Amino acid sequence: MSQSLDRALTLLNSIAKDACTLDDLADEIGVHKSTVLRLLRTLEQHHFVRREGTRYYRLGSAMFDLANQALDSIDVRRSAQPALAALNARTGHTVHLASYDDGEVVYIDKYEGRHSVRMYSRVGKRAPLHCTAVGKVLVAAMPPARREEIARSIEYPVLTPNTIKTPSDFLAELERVGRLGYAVDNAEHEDFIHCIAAPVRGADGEVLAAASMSVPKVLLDYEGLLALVPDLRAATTEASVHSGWTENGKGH
Amino acid sequence: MSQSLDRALTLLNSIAKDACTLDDLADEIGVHKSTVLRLLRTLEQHHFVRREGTRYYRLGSAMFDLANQALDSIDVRRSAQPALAALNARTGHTVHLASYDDGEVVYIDKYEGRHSVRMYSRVGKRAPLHCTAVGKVLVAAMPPARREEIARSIEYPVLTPNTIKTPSDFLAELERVGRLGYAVDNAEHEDFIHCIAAPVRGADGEVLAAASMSVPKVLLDYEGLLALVPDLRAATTEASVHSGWTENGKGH
DNA sequence: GACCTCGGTTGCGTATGTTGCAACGACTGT
DNA sequence: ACAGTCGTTGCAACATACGCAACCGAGGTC
Repeated sequence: MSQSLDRALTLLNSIAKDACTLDDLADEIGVHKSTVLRLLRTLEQHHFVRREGTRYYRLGSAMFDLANQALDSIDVRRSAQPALAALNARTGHTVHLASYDDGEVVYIDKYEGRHSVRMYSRVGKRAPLHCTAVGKVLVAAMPPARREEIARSIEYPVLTPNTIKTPSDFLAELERVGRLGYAVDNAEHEDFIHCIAAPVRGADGEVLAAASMSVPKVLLDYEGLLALVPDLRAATTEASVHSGWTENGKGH
Repeated sequence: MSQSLDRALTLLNSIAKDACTLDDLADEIGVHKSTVLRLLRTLEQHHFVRREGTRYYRLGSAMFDLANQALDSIDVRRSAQPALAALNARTGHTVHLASYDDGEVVYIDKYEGRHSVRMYSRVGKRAPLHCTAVGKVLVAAMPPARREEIARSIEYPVLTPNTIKTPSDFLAELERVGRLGYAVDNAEHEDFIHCIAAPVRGADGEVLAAASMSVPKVLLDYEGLLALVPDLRAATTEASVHSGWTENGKGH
């Protein structure tokens, strides 16, 4: 809609990939370098971009500031924190908190596991719905009509041999997740990792977010993973309580 | 330089303050609401902004993503982490890591203290140079000419009775800091808190950042604060070593 | 149920802001 | 000294983003 803004935002992504020279950036977004220069200057004034010497650009501090401000304003993140941190400390596995946004999953918090296998995820990163445990939980919590709409509209990129490939399979899986109250990602997203996820609920029983635990397959087989479900659910229940949820139906 | 971009970035700040209505935002940056709408749409496409229902706007996930990507790329943050986390755990006081940017201090990491008094600081937030211990350390590390240039060019807002008010006082203080190897903020920034800070150095002995410890005055008097200096310096030395610094002059 | 207000959305013509170009200057390495 | 990068500036042409005013749609009030 707004050309220069559009270009500037694209620019930020290019800069994030690696600190670049002016012409590289110009090439990447397909405009003249003088245009890039002007955009960068404006971004710099607002501290969205920082120049490192001449010849290098990096993301600036306004980014951190706004982002942290925004993260602080996500209430579930704060209210779920103690329970998830404890879960992470107790099990040593990587714990994620995620929410639904525009046909994808967004990670809003992450507690790094103790084992050396690091996952390719990060707070703010997005992931598909159909191949993540958190995605399944979040969509399963929606009314049937919306589920189907989403199942129909999203893409089904095949990331591993186990990835769900069709809307109908996805819907069937969602039904199962809704029934069980938790979801499994059996190496459907990353080859060597499987996950379990469960919902975090708010005062009216609505699902605010999903929390997951990710475990490398070499560390724990499928049985072992499922054995962690009660542990995870204890944590999500605690997180739900901190978010205003009450056991027996509607709160208040 | 670029009007629409400039407006859009200002807009982000307004949104960060609190999720607003269209007209509020329009008023705030002084343009027609249809203009705001178009900017918001572009920001939304890039996930910089999220709509909550209709009628509410919040910062979006692209922000978190880019910010975390950027934070990860700040090497000193990562390499200083273990030492600072340990310092924080050992003493229970709030620990900050900060660097110099454009006439101000920018916090690039924070370890929350255990006592209930919370500081008004956040990763990404900026603070003045003349009334923070980290600011003094960072400027003191610069060559004399640059020190004076900075001392001359910055403002000296008076935030507490103890705040340094003039360039010459600031320069004298910097000289002292350079000599001692650490800096003190004796309630010059916030009335009830005093801090000590020391530099974190890289392979060539250059100062990469400054680490500080902040303590409420009710918890520890001035003497008690100074008694923590060795502890802080042990941590910054450890952080420096992890950043490539070697005891005897030039590294490698 | 009609009226009103408030917030969001759209189409349009215009002027303004943004763009690409080409030339310049600073710096590097050969 | 020269060629090669890379960043920076002024200018003229044009596309773009702007403000306006009118149109919806939802909630609230009488």
